[in-house]
Amino acid sequence: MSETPASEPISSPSSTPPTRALHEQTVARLNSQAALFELGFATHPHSYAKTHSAAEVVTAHPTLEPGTHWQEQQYAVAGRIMLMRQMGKAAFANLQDESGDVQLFFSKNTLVTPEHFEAVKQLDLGDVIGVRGHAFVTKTGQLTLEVSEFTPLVKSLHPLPDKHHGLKDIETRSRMRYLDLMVSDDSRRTFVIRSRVVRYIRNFLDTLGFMEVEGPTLQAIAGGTEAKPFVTHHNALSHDFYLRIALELHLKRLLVGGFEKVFEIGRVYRNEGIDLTHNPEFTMLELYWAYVDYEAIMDLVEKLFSGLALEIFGSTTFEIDGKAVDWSAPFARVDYLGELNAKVPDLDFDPLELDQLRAFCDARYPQWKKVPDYKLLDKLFGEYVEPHCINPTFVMHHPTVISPLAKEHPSRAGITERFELFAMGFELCNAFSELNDAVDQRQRFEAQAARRDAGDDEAHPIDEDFLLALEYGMPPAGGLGIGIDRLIMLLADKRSIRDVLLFPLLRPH
RNA sequence: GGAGCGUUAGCUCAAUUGGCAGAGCAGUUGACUCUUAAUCAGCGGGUUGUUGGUUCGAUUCCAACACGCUCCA
Repeated sequence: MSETPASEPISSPSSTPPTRALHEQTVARLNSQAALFELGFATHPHSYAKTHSAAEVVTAHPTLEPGTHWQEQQYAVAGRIMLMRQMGKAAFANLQDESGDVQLFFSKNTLVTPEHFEAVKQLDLGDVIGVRGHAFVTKTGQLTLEVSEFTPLVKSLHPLPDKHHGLKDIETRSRMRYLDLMVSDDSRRTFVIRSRVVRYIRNFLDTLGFMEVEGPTLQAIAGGTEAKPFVTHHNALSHDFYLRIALELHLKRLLVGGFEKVFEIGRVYRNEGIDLTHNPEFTMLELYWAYVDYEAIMDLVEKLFSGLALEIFGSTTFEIDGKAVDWSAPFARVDYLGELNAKVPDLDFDPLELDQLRAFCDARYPQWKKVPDYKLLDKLFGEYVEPHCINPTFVMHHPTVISPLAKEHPSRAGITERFELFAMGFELCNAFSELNDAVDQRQRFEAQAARRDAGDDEAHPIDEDFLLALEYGMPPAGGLGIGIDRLIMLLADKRSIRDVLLFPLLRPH
């Protein structure tokens, strides 16, 4: 079937004079759009019946004997022109679609009409076109689509970033993500990995019988962790609401309700600064599993992460940032205080006394004078242990003082049934046997509320609604939280969270 | 909040002891029927982030501000 250039209903190119000054290169492109219209090509066709992807065309013909033609197999491919090499009566172009690239060959002899050949000269880098033709191998052995006819689908009114250097400025890459995706294979790869990781996790949990749910993002009290929330206002209820900072408290209500395996993958919002590893909105996975403790969660995490490595890298051992990482189970398991005592010079505390710790740190780390007592452990841990966990390592049994929502260890005072997984010096997840003693929970909330009254605006008021649910009895349960963005950073080998978020928060222009 | 670095053409980057602002890509005109970041010849394109100051002269020096990046708190 042959399409004549004018077969689509033709809409005339816009003749409305623009109100703002147009860049020289935009004018040139509007002119070439008008020239295409004069040649009989519609400016914005409604669809294009593509039959194959660029990658399918290339992989369908493994023979690379120069001069080979496959006339019998016709392809219709659509995508964006990324490179173009015109020479008199012939031209080569690289057409890019979601699957990859295919080289196109246009020539005066092989195009169906003289209008088509004239139209080739009006194609610009960045234009989206549909092409029909057959595959052949060039003199230099490259599989190429010989175009017999083509359809301009939409003109790019702006020039593409430099075809060799691409787009380097991280702000522009984030702000104009579509350009970044157009010109950067690496960026496309990152977001494909992101999608595969999330899909893998969903499938994995589905297979284990977990139910995916959705909690509210607008909450009367933002709880579940300590962070400053965003505030918004609901007009009809005439009440301020907070954007959620964690998924936890509503998922636990579902355990009270009788669901036994629930998880949510969703956005949480924290009103805090932006840096290499923080964006005000990011994605968390939280999971709660009734009638098990943290040991079962640890087994689940081990299976999940070694399976993920296999899924993404095809192996449980792979290299990140030049370092070989081994994701085969079982992961190393170390005790929080034991590891701290082993790694921090001169430290030897067990059980832990905050007073002792304060004195220890004041003597050695005067720059931490203003750090609250209960955060000193985290400081030491972040300094001496975390960066050295290259292979995945479970750090277990955190002190109660830094684990307000975890259940205490049955035989070790001041220690909780909790673990974190570290790899590549990164925290990947946090899990524990969940506190389900409503009285204890109330006391911990009251302590937090007291800190809030004392001026700590990361502490939250008592969530009576949640406490009431807990008082009806939440079965013993293990819970898990995973920061999806950081996981993607690790798997895609990206240093900045902005590189794994399609649209990170930016100051409005 | 503090410190350091940065902001030059659509993109990637030069340059100036303070003296006409430069290249490659992209654009445009022309040549070219097997190119690969095509090539060759010609031509356009700049409020050097903003506002002040010093100076005969500022894109360069100074100050403030804006925005960005990095590190620290």
